[in-house]
Amino acid sequence: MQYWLMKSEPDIYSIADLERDRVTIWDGIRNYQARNYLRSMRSGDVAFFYHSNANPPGIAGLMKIVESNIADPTQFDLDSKYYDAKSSPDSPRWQTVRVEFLQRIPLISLNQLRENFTPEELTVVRQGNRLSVLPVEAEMVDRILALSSQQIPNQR
DNA sequence: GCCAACGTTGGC
DNA sequence: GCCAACGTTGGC
Repeated sequence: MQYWLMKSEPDIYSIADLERDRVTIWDGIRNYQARNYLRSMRSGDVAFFYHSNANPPGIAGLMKIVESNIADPTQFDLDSKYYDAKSSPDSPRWQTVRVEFLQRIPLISLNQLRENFTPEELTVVRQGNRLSVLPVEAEMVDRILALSSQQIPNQR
């Protein structure tokens, strides 16, 4: 069981959208390092939903990985901006996961995260970090949630 | 809208 | 394999 942080621009897809949809495929990741993290995710892992390019940016909710190793369908979609001519259904280049809404969190801003964590503890507070999928060490999870007095809900 | 950071592309 | 040019991310 691992923990992750996954970024999305709320103008494009927000925690409210995930709450409405309940489940979604996390598509459109076209960075190899991020993809490698997606590949290593397993069903049952928990991820922080991070609002990037937002005012203010920060953690806005929690979600659960419910299916892993999914070939990102947009890589084969000619009409998608994520279409990849170099990928083929025989050997898909981009894998992703299906995520399920867990809960919203009163926003934990990037500033709050910076005040409470060193860049070594939490890579998202590292300057210039553009990676949109990041692992979070288990020891940090409670400390993050404590910033907004939240707990991970009991799993059924 | 700006721009620093940094990943990717492609010529050599 | 190097690296300049270019494109993207994302905070501000």
